[in-house]
Amino acid sequence: MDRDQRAVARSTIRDVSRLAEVSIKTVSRVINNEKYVTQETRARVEAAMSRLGFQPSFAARALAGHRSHQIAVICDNPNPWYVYEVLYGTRSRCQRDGIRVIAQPYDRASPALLDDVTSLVDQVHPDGLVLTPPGCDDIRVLNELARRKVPMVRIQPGIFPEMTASVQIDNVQAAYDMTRHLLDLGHRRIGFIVGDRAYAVSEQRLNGYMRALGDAGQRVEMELIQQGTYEFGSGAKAAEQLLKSGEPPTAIFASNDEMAAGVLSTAHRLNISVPKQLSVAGFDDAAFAQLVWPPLTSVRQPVRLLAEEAAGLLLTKPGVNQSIKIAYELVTRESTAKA
Amino acid sequence: MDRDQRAVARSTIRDVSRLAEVSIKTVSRVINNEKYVTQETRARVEAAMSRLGFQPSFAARALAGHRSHQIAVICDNPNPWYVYEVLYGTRSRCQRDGIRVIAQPYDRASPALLDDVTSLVDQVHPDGLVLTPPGCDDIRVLNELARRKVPMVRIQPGIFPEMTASVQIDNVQAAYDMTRHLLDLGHRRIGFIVGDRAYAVSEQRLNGYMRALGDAGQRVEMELIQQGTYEFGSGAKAAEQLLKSGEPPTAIFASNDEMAAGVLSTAHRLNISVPKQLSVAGFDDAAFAQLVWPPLTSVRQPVRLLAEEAAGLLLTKPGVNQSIKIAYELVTRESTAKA
DNA sequence: TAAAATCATGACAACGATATCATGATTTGC
DNA sequence: GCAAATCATGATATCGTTGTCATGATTTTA
Repeated sequence: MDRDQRAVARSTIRDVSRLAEVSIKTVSRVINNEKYVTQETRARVEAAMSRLGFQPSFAARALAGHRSHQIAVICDNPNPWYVYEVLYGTRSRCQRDGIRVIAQPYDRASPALLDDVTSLVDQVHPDGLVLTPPGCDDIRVLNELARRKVPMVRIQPGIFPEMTASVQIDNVQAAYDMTRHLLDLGHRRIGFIVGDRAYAVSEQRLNGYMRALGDAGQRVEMELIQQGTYEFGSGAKAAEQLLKSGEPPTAIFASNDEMAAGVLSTAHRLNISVPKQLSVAGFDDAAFAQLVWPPLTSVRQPVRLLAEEAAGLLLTKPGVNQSIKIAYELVTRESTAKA
Repeated sequence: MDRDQRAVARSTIRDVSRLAEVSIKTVSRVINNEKYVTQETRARVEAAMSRLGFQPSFAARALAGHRSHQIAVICDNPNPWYVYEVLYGTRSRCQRDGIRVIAQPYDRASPALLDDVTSLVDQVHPDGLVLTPPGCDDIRVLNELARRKVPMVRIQPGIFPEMTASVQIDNVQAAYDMTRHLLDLGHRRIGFIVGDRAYAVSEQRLNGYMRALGDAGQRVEMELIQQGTYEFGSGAKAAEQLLKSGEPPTAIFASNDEMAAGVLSTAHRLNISVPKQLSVAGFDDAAFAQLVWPPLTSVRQPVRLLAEEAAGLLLTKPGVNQSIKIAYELVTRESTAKA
């Protein structure tokens, strides 16, 4: 409470070294947790640091060393929940190591993406990059970054899986499981709404759906498959197509929760009761999956965990192109029921 | 496209100065758009910069100058949409000026908030800070930041409005208008769900509700006012209290959209038709207000714009404690109708 | 037209850390 | 018991910019 009111000028490593009566290099060793410092010296330096309220300057460390102690998250995803989870996950893992997170939000498919990402890298020299779809599948971006040799981890990459480290869930299997779930409930005509083809996961989820039908000895009927954009409106429209057709499905599986919400709204509008007359399933288990009526059955994609693991790879094994698979979870709620 | 493949080592201001045959100081002048550089010299330097693909190092600029060219957004709000909008708004305004955005996500009410914010400021020395509720009303944080003389702008501050620059909407008037809207539709018993009292806007919205009733010559009945937490579940529970009481309301106004969604779910569960038997209104107009059924009538809080203005203040008038008021908008959708 | 003001540029120190290399003390290996 | 390895520390150069101040050229002012 009675902190020094004049303490506006911050203290530097030199002040610490004077107070602790050691060289600045030794202080630097303590800051960076290097070995070759005796217990006693370390304690003296730490005492001096905390007495002075010393905080090392990121700018100076970045300039002198070869690390910036910052990692950047390139997020061009239109889904607020997704971006939020990626950010919190990354940050939570980085906090332990004293690494800062730079968020670089983009409008998806902005033509400036390439230039922005490269200038970010050239200006800030981040220690690593976390990339999310759809930007993580932009080959020009990947090439430029590879040329600069920045360690990067992609979340749910769609192309060239070996090109970088990555963290992902098995989208094919997840969609397979959800379809299987609907089949087990007795549904035979199951509609499917495909997501935006710019995202690699869209194909994967479609594949899972088709395989599950195949394994169950069912024919894949093309009129049961509608193209969407991952947006609410596209889900509503697709549902209308499906439900107004001659032989409407008794269940609809949308490739994400927003489109599933669209399906729900169409059902309401057409006075079709969910889940009595129609089962609806989504994908992602975004926060709002529980806010709609009825609460959505969905596949929980643990985005925060994916981001934490991505950051972990960046911090512990920079440059190693390892791939981690994370478990998903099928969450059944009230939007699906027996046929 | 035939970029130099060996260009792994980045070029520095010195390389540019050699190529353009000027001093490094002159290059620096061009980078920073200072005057006292002839058109001709400037052109030569710019040509050299682009030929070399030169990007100034943030670390070196921050170390040598008194600006870091970075601003930090302190976001400890639990609402993904809100954080997303703040981030995009801030970034979009900063991009023009070549300023980077550091996102510092926190768990709300984390005890580490104070230490984290101060160490961020001491380590990174951001040119400014954007603060959002509820963190922006933490007096310890405000004091520490003021002591460090960091320019800051608060979005929707609740306490000490004169202490920093700020950007906000008129929450009292907005809630007043929404209540008025419900009154105009013929509703006489209007329930209200208060938000978490840790947020200053909660009181303001309650005030608006009460004033509108008062101005309409109505008594404020305490049993029509329920306490919520801004979370979905609290809205659902509050709605149950209201609807199962002896004399249930014909309309419910929730202090945010999540709680309004909770009201909708309770209505569905109790088989009360919205808006026929019950009108429901929310606040924020978050993205998912349109994803629920029926789509929510709400007050559009232009968060992205608020953030853009906040960043604008930081960049154009750092240190000036100006306060900007932004217009809100009442958005009527299908969740409200005549009594 | 001389003095003052403004313009255009450059030399060099400084910012606050880390990297390299040197040095002497202590421990280890045979 | 002596060379070699390891440990603990420090002196000093360095990272790539901006800030300060100096200098001469050009324009404005009285």
